[in-house]
Amino acid sequence: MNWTDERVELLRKLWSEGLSASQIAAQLGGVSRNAVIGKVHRLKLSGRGRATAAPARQKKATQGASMQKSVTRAASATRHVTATIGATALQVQFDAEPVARHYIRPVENVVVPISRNLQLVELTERTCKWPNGDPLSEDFSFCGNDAAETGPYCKYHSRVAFQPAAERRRAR
DNA sequence: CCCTGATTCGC
DNA sequence: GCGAATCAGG
Repeated sequence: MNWTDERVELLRKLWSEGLSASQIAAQLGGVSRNAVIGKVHRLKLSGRGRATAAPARQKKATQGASMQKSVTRAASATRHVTATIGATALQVQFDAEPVARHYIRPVENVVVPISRNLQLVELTERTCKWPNGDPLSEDFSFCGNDAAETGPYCKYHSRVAFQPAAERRRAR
C-alpha cells in the first residue's frame, strides 16, 4: 500500500479526531499501526491532545554518539481536550453471577453491562461481538467488552447466547 | 496481557 | 520515505 493523497488526507482527519493509530490503521486497511505512527511523525503532526507523554527516550545505538535532538517538546498544552479513547480507559468490569443457588433469573431482568459500542472495523479477536442496535442503522455497533479466548462474546453475552436448556425452560 | 504513542534504523 | 522492531508507559 502506498500513501496516496486520499489516504494521507484520511489519516490527517482521523488523527486529528483523536482516533488511535491502530484504529486508523484498521480503517485505512493495508497498513499496520506502526506504519500509521511512522507516517504521522513524518508529517510532523504528532502530539495531539496528549495521549502519551514523550519522555524523549535514548536507549539503542551504542555507536553514533553524536545524536543531537535536545529539543524539548515546547508545545505547552493550551488545553487537553482529549479524553483517552483507548480501549483500556473504556473497559468495563463486571463479574459473573456467583452461580445462582435458587433459580436463574430470566435474561430480561439481568443488568446489561455497558457496551463499548465498537464499530465493525474495531473488533479484535478478544472483543465481544454481540451486536447492539439495528444492523442497517448508522449507529449500529458491537458490545466490544473483553471476550476472553473462550468464545465470541463477553461473559454476560455468552450467558445470554448459550443458555443451558434447563435455564431457557425456566425463563419461558 | 491488552493497549497506547515514540524512536531508531535498515531498507 | 517507509515501517518493523523496539522501547516506554497505562
